[in-house]
Amino acid sequence: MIEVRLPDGAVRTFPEGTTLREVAGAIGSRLAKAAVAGSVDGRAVDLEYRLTTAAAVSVITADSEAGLEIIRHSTSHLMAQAVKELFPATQVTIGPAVENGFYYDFAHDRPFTTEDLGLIEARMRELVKADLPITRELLPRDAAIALFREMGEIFKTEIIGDIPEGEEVSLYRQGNFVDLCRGPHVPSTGRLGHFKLLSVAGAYWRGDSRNQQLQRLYGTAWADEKGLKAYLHQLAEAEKRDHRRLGRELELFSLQEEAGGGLVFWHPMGSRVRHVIEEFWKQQHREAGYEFLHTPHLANRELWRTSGHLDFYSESMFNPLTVDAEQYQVRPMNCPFHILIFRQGLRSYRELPLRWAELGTVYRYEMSGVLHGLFRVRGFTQDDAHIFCRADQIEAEIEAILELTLATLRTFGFADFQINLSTRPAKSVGSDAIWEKATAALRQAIARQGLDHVEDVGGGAFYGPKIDVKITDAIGRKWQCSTVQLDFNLPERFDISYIGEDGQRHRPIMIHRALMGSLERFFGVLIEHYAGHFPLWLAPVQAVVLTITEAHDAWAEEVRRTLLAAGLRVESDLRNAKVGYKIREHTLKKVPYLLIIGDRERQERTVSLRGRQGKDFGAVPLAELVSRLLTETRTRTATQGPGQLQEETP
RNA sequence: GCUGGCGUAGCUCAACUGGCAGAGCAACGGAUUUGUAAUCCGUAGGUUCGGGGUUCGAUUCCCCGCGCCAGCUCCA
Repeated sequence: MIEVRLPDGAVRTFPEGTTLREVAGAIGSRLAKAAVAGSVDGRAVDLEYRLTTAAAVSVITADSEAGLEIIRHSTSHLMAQAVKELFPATQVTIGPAVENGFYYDFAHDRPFTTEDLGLIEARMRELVKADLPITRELLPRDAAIALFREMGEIFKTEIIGDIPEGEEVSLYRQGNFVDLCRGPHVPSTGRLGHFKLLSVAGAYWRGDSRNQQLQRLYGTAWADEKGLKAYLHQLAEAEKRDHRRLGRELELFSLQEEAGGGLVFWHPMGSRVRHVIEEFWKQQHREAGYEFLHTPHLANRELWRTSGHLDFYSESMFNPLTVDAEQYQVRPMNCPFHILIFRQGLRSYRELPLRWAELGTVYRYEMSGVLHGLFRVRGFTQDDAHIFCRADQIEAEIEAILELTLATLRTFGFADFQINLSTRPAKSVGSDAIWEKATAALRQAIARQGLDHVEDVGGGAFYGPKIDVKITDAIGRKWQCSTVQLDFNLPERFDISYIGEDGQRHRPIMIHRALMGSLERFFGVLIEHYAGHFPLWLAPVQAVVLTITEAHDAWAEEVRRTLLAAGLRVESDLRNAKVGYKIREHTLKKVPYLLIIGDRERQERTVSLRGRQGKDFGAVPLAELVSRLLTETRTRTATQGPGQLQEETP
């Protein structure tokens, strides 16, 4: 008999050779039914795994993260089986689980079509119905190589070739399909079924563009129909929120073929939003003790040699221009310019910290294939700042930056934060002492803000540790916008210094930081986060006054002028059209408030207030309306979210 | 940059295997003076992404280029 320790601490004894399936069954029949795999001493294994020694055992169920991953992995194998049955000449390569689903890379003589996807999916469903057992077997490495070579699977043969000689490899069989795999897998194909194939894409063997291009099939898989439905719904929701679509519909911005890829045109409505964002940003930075800079978009290329960008960043830089006899460079970053300003004159320790901010537009060469709406562009504006400080000021500065960052992000409606701290990589500049001190300061600052963080050990840049903040949007997607980065390198390269208390020259520490990152990208995130329903303080048009007939024009004009004078972004719609028509039009433009004026309102000097979700706030006197809209604007509260997007197209 | 898909009116999309390039919405003109998500009638709108080729004839087939989309790659 062997002792088995369960997750709740209980210890039970079973005969040697008991399978995990039997353990699960002994605990409860419900658990046995939900089980997809198990874990023995922390290692994921199949349900058929036989216990030979005492161990800590837990059962992995379909509804857990680990269980889902196994289901996705097994579904990927199911897809490979279907593909092999339909297209026997296809060779299999690898097929892992990924976030929300799985993929499998095939070597196929032609690209798969959407029709193929349908066929494959149908075959997969047949295989699920057949409920084929999925069995594991061990084979010596060389025997496995021989087996796959005989099957003509050269990619698999190559993979096994990388496994050290003399080791055993595991194979999984389901029906006639056999695949090299570490596992674990669900016990039979009948355990799968809540999946959908999504797309075909090219991918390179081993991710190397010099290698053969493979056909990658993507799919999603879930523990139950509810999970699948919810995910497909989220995909549809994301499409409805697509900032490229909303950007055109709401006349916010455009990208133009004539001008070139990745270059953003902010239209009047988008520019209004940007203006509000920038004003907010400036106010916050003024209050936080920042000064503002404006620096050129172009400079002598030598500067970029000094900064080191030419050595390690030139692939992302546009080609230089020749100006007179000199080479000039469009800037991909703002930092060298801020350093040049720092270097003007002698700096005293009394001046530090210096906090210098700039909404600096930079240009980076991105490969044409990666450009994507506002999310990936070639010209964008960073809400950049550089802080020059003494080593003993690092912690306080980082803490202040984090506080400012979180306050900013919260104002834009983001509540979930994931903080990553990246520490010293193998190759780096700067002394051990400064790295240790700086990293400890970053950790401390995060803790002081009452935040948890994840450490990416060795993930920092060579010039200093960094903190990244990821936000979660309204439909659960994560975005990294904010970054705080210590730099021990640039001050060195530009040889900047300040005079310390001791009268000696000292090297300042430089902190790079951006809260929104790129204004363009952040705007894109905001559009999708709010699904175009900007809160009142951001909305390009905050209210539209609309009349029933032209008899109401005079009062409508007075209302409009009053709101305009109060600083609100208001427009009027005096067109000779039915109210229903006007309401529909402005609702589709997602205007937060509609102010409807007819005989009654004119008589009583009120407006009938309607929210963009269709909510009727009744008649509101003009003075009350002004204070109400101003309060909502000033407090930057977000009322009237997107709600059910379907309602917009009744 | 690479692979694949796509490119028709401002937008969404039609046009059987090559045979007169169309609809709805939007725009514009007129009528309608209207109470909480679409009033009616009319007008105009096109180098079918660009260039070349095959053909009696190309939106359709072929080649080259550009752009977009998905993915890969890249990401200080």
